[in-house]
Amino acid sequence: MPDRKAPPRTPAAPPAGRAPGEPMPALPAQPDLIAIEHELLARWRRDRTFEASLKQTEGAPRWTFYEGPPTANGMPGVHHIEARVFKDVFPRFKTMQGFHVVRKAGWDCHGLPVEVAVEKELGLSGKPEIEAYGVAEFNARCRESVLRHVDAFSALTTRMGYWIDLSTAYRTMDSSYVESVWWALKTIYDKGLLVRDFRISPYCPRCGTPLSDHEMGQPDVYRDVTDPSVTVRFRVTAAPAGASPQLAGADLLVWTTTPWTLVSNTAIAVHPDVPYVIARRSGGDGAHGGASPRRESGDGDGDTVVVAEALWRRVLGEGWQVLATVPGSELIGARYAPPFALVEVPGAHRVVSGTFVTTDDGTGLVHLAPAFGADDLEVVRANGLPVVNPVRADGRFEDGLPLVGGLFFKDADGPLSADLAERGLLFASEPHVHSYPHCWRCGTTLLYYALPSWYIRTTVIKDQLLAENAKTNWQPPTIRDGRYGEWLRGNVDWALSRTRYWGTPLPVWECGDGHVTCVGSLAELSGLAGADLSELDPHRPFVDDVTFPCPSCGERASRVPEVIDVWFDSGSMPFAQWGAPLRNAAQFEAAYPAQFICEAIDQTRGWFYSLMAVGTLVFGRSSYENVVCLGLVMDAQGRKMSKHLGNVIEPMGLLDAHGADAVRWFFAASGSPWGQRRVGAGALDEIVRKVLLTYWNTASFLVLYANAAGAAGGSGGSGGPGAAWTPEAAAAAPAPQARPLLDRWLLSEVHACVRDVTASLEAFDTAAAGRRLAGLVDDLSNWYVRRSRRRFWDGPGSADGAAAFATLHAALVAVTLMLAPLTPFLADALWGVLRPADGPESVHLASWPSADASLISPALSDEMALARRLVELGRSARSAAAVRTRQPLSRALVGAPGFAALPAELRDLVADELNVHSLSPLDAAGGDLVSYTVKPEFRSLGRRFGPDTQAVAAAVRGADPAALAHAVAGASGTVTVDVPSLGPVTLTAADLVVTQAPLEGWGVATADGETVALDLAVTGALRLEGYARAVIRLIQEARKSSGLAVTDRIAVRWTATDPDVAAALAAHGPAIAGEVLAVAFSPDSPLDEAPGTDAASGTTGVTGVTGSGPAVRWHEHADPGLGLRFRLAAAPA
RNA sequence: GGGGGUAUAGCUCAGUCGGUUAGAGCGCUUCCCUGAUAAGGAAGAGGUCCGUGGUUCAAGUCCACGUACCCCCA
Repeated sequence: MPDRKAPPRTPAAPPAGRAPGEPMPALPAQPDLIAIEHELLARWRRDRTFEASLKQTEGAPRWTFYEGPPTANGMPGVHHIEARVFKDVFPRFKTMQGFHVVRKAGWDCHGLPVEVAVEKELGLSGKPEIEAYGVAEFNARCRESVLRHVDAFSALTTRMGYWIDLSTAYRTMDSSYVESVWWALKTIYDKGLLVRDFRISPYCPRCGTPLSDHEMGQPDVYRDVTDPSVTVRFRVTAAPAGASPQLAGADLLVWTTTPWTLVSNTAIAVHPDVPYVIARRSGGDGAHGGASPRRESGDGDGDTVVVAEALWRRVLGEGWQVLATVPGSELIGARYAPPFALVEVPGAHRVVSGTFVTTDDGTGLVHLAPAFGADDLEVVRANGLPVVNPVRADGRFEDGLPLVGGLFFKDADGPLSADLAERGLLFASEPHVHSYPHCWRCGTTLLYYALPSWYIRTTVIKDQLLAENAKTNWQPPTIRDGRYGEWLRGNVDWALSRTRYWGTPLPVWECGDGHVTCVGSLAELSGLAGADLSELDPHRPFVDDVTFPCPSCGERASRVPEVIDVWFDSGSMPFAQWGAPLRNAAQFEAAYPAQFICEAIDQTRGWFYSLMAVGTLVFGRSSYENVVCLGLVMDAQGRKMSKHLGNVIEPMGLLDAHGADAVRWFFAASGSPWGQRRVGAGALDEIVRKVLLTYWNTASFLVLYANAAGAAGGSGGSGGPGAAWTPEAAAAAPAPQARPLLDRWLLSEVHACVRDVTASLEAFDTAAAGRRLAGLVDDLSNWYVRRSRRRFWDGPGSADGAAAFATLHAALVAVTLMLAPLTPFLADALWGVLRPADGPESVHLASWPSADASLISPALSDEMALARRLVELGRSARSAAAVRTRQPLSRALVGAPGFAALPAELRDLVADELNVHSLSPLDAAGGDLVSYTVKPEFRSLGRRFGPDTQAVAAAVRGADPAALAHAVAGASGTVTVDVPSLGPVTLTAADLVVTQAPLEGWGVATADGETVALDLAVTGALRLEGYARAVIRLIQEARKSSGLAVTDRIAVRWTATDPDVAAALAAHGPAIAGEVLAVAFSPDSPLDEAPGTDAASGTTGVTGVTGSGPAVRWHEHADPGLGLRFRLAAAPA
């Protein structure tokens, strides 16, 4: 007896290919999905199926997809699978629709992450050590590191079934790529949008280098430190016109934790919309700030100060009164005396507007030193004020400055504070503990420091970017005006340069006189340098060695030291992947812009932006039209995956544990791709069981009976041997309109599903497509096949059988085609079985199915839905009454709107499913048997009566339900109820939910106004029928456990101790025999009694019984509950 | 600090135009059905629909404010 728990697994996918009329290849019930995937990977490689799909669509309309290059700076993770699923699904879908979808892989090779990884490998720390090691060698290591990781990405790409051309992958480090980027930069430079300006960076004065965001994210960078926090008086010297008179001579109070920056004070920012108070000391010594400030200038007495209204009590304490409250806008333009006059800041020292100002802490007035703060720099720039920086690159004040000359910036806090106190300008001072960044390498206190940097003036094209974005189709749509749109509205100039090594060198040469030359290609560089540099590696340090005479003045020009932001590299991929326009211009033209790109939401400010920005800067339009923006991948607990937490799921392991199809379905078609995804084994197992195996088993069912028809001419025993059913036979089946209702229903569902899935995928909504497909697979398996089994057992010989085979086959073919983009392995495996003999060898070379609207019937769909609800109610009623379904009952009564119109085929279906002899309307059963409940239908009443709805509802509840029900069921279809506040109101059936229920002796279930009632009386005849059905079930189970094939004929001998069971077997023997394919069905004679079976224990055994012919293996079975023993054996053919 | 997102059963999530007993799956308990199935069905237990206020005859749903968590940026 085979072990049912561990059935044999198929080692490989079924073979593809079949001659017309040949049987479909057999499908085992238990597939090994992983093995099938590997088999198909080999087949696709051997048959070059991907290439064939491209060749097949050559010359067809293009549908362009851009691969956002993964950064090849580490091993791929699960989140890489996520985006790559979508990058595969839509190109496959569009290819099946007949588009030519070129898919060129790409790798992002440059950038700090690569450098950091190599630094770690080499044990280097910081730029001085890299330079000591040698930039040439360092960059060679970077290149080698990238190539190493590309292999891992390629392996993952192939394994998950992501069809993209890896052999022609673009690499951002290739010379042709770099040259294209140079071309783009020169184009931007020529438009005057590539400029040099200061940029504030966190900077380590000991290492002499700015720290990247990545470095700032290192542990221990932020440490709690105690700094002096000082509140300083800035005496107003000239109030703006129209200002409050109290302002003149008042002190603006400014709070800072970096007194050393006061030396460079350039302006004070106030928020224009925040109210400020002008307050005056009302006397006494209770206030902060000292009782008798010594003043340098005679104006004012130091007893009048300005501070934000929200903060004045906290800042000033007791003893002050408010003279006036003014908006910040009224302060703007005021001039003041700076706290120090150590350096000259021309035109400075006035109050400006700054919307970044808050009243959370400080005084609401913010001191600005543009060389040492990003906000400061931005505001100062906007007001046309100069950037003055007295701090040298080593962190020390310039020699020769009074008071602080030569001091390390941090060491200047003390002397400066003391000097302020001395001069009476220090209003308050206290130690302040806060978190402040330090160099992760050497621990030195960082300063925010203005460094020269190259910018692209994206703010100039901001309106254009907004216009391009407005034309872009985002999925999900909220990103366009939400996260991405909001960010675009806050656009600032693109800080392009990086003072690093492994990146595209900024193609800018500068001579001693400051003349700048931007170079757009190696050819141009060759011309300038007077040497053939076409073979030059355009990376550092080689490109740094190229100098040429300045075209403007003839002085020697050298390249500036920076490389560029890697995001500019990836944003240039639409042309740079072809090396265009310097080469392959036609290929680029044909593939610009993209119809589709897809990445996770973390790319909103990354690739989504750089791609749109570069396209708009260079070509005046965005590089993409549709963009799918995915959520981030989390672990099963909803935590971000990180090496630190040790919860990283290895992608290859995931694919080989659950199969690529399951993983693909998980990401694309289950849950919500736009939300965060939690990846765990449970969800994947469920997909395999519920979707993939259900689909497989439905196909397996079809093939089993299609081929059984050939083996036995119909397993149900009708007719002699015939040919196996083949897809070619579908043509001979009745026309769809002439098929039984169940078939017409299924075809309607299939075509509606094709219509909806097509629409969903065209709207880039894989989740909706997945829900729809999973629903169809469920309907197919658990309703159509369940209800059609007998037709398949009986074989395709009859018109009814032929219709069943043709219908199920057509449905499976449609499902297979629709699954092809989502689960390309399983779909192709089953395509190999189901495909017509003249069809393409791979489902991926087949055309997307089209919906035949004439086969879609919403009415049929509704009717079937009602029938299924009635079945559910009937089962519920049986369950509540504890009468098993196997026991036939005489009748069921149904009370449901629409039941009267239900086709007879569906009524029979409901009766059969519920195992009742008859089904009739409840109201036909007679008034005394039925009770009614009537509830108001608020949706309808609310529309009609608005504020009076509740009164009408109360009247409905108070009326006699039976009278209401009879009235609306009568000829007029209406009923009048008396509503106290309104008088008589006429209602129709639509205003009421009428529920019928039988009174006594029935098993009843009711939901949503629909009722099924079962007559629970079990007569003697019904009881015998029930026994017969139980016996059928036992014998079928026994057949299966005995390892018999579904077409095997058997002989059965039985013994029943219960006289009722014996009577049932006698009465229904032929019917039972027909059901179980028994050619002999008889009571056991004592002579045949086989020894050795313990009937009471319910165990089964096998005994050898010799007859006149060869030995027959008898399988013994017993059911103590029924008092039945029987044995069966395969009957001779 | 700014922007965005999420919040519904133990877990993962649906929830249509606002409509009066808030659903599904997983898990748990008890049954049922089964001649493809690792599937399917019924019942049970399990809910402060994050909180507060508002609009409305009626709010899980719309609006405002708040809270928590997540993401991006500073």
